[in-house]
Amino acid sequence: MGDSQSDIRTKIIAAAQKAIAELGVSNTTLQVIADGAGISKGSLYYYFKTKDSILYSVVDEDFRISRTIMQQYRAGKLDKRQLRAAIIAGLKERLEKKSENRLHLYLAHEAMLGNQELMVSYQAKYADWVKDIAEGFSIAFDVPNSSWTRLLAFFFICTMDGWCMQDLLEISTVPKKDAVRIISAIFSDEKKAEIMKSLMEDK
Amino acid sequence: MGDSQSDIRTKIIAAAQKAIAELGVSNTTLQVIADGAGISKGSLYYYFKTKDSILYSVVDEDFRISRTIMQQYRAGKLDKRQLRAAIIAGLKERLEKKSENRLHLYLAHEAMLGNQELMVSYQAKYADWVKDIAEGFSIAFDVPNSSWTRLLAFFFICTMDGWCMQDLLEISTVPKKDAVRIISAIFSDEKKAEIMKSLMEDK
DNA sequence: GTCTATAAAGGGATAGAC
DNA sequence: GTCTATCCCTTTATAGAC
Repeated sequence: MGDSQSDIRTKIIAAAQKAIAELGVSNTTLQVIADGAGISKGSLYYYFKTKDSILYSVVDEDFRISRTIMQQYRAGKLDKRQLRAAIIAGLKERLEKKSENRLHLYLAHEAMLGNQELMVSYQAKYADWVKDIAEGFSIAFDVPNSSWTRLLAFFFICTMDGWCMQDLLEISTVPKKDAVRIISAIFSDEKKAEIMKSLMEDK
Repeated sequence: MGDSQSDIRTKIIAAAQKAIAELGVSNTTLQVIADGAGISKGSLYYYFKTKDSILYSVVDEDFRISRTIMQQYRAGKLDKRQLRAAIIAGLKERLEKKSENRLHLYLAHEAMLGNQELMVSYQAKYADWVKDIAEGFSIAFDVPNSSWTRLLAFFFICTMDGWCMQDLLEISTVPKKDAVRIISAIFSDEKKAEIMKSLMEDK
């Protein structure tokens, strides 16, 4: 395993990630991070120049880890039918990862507050997502990958982000199971898939 | 007009609202609020006991003001056709009100961070929204108001929240106009409305 | 009622001993 | 490399003059 140098860096980033997911960016102090990493506040400055540089490392790590379903598909690990199932499974999985959703929203919040560097990172990330998901829809619904699949992908992402938000606010106006079932149906039920197809093909 | 007592209270709340929409909750200091209201920091404490009590007043005011389209419909000010048009117009309008969307997201963020009182407010607010929008869909698409219209309303709200988020992050992976056009089509185009209807009616 | 002055606490960042 | 001590700044909140 790597030298202890980068080992501690990793610990710091992990501690920061955990703290941000729990407390938000602005409530995550250097003291909290240091405690979480098991070192002193002063030692943090041996590994990172500023608090912001820790934040950026957390974002980089967060983006690096996320492996998309489409990457698996392109790697030939999934056929078309498995892809459709994987989309639904991926959706369910994401809703369950509360801590990751928190982190995502809190970092996005920080970007919205005027952090240009973060904002640019997110713009690139969302562009990737739309591209990937549009490709997935094109295959799953057997329609050409056009501006329509991109639009559907955009709405899909919006829905997921808003859903996560309500989930974190512990809003349960509708049963989560029912909502998942609808999405499931659209992707796995042939009849509903046909309807979606007609919505997309129809000018 | 009311006495100057509540007049200044109103000024403080307005200043706080503006500051929060621009800077977020945690960057909105008492100094910023006092400056915005044209009084001194010390005077704030004559009107509000704590910083949090100002925050709660901002939320109350924010929720009090929002008039829904359905309230107009119920008051007999809109017929069914106007309602459908009003839904689209309302959607466009909301996307344009960046400052209000900021405020909404920033306050929601504050609630997520563990502010129970705020969270309960939001839960009630979202429950109202789902109820209203489901009723609107039931009328607009001419289907019974059931758990399906509630689910559609839920997804609609999720989409709008996620859309607003991307808007504030200045993410433009798809042209905003195209996205609005799709929603428009679903509500105003008879053929697409039929498709939506079949999606909802079909078990 | 409104202000200024100030207390009390906590944040990021640095210096320097070890 | 890691720590403690400390600096400097900002924040909320209070005290007390006017």
